[in-house]
Amino acid sequence: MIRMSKLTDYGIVLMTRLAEHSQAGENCSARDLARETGLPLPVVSKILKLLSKNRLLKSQRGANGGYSLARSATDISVSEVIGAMEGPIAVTECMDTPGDCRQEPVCPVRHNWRKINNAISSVLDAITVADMLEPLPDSLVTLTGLEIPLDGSKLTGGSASSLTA
Amino acid sequence: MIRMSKLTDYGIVLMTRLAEHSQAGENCSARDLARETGLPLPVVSKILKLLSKNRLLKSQRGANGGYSLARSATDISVSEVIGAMEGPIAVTECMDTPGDCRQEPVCPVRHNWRKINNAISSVLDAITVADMLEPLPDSLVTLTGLEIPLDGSKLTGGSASSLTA
DNA sequence: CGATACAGTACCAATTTAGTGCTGTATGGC
DNA sequence: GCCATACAGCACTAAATTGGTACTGTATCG
Repeated sequence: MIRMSKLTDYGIVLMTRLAEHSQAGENCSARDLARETGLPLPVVSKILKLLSKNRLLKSQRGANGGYSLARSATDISVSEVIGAMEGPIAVTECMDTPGDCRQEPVCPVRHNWRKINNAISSVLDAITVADMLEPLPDSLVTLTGLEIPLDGSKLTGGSASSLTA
Repeated sequence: MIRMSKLTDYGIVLMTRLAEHSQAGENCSARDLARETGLPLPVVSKILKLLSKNRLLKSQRGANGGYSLARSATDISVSEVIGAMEGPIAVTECMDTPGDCRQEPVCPVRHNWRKINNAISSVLDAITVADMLEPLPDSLVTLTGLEIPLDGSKLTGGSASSLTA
């Protein structure tokens, strides 16, 4: 399903909450965020520590301590948050662990996966935490250099019937 | 890492191999494909059964039987193959299992994930199995309706520094 | 009628993921 | 100084997923 992990999903949510609070100058504790989101405190804590270690959050210890964004929300991409939570975006295993797949040298599709991977990365790179706070445009991408299929025959699932997202 | 499963990856490879053979009119057995790809036969078998059950492959039993594409390779999208292997593309859990996340009604980012999800789907929808056999264009997508970040500061990982893939 | 090859299902082991617990250390207020 | 607060860093467990196997059944060709 090309899924990100639940924790990463939470991570994005927490980042957006922090973006709201940070612009008011407040820093808020793991406890606050846990209460706000309804997620268990240990989980929130774990995520915030991770984001902090990867320099996306600033942390302040002690009484009245807490977390706040390390940079402006308009300057932190969704891609970075995902990267901090689970490593660089890699749709196939050979993207971030090359050499593991025995047939890599003769694999007919690997180079194309790299391009697809980069296309997805570029979308996630361009969307910032701040963007997530308000509705994104309906149409995020236009395809280039591909023949767009003429008939709708293969558009089975819930996927886009036009190129609008 | 927004990863698809290994089996799905194999599935795409097998589909492209079958595309090559199908255009020559041959149908080939699981054993043949296992030998060609170096993957264990039971694995190849399992994948082909799945793709067959989902009507992407035609199967022929008996001596000289085997598999072939159910449709032209130019008419089967990568998105469909992924869908057959692991269900519809869903970057977050709430995309294909709504109602599971307790805070769905108030989730500030869910609608945006849907748009991102659709953007990714549309890319994978437009790329066919036939496309995977030859190099894709370097630039697969252009972003629309988003402000492209001006500084390269946040482009840390291996991700695209321009919009080319 | 027998060898070939797919269909279906059940199963197992290894990894990954989600979530918890505990110990340590910095900070601020009384 | 002392204590409560709150982050840092591990180590750990349990559940779910994944990758891979085995076995039985059925269709088809020669």
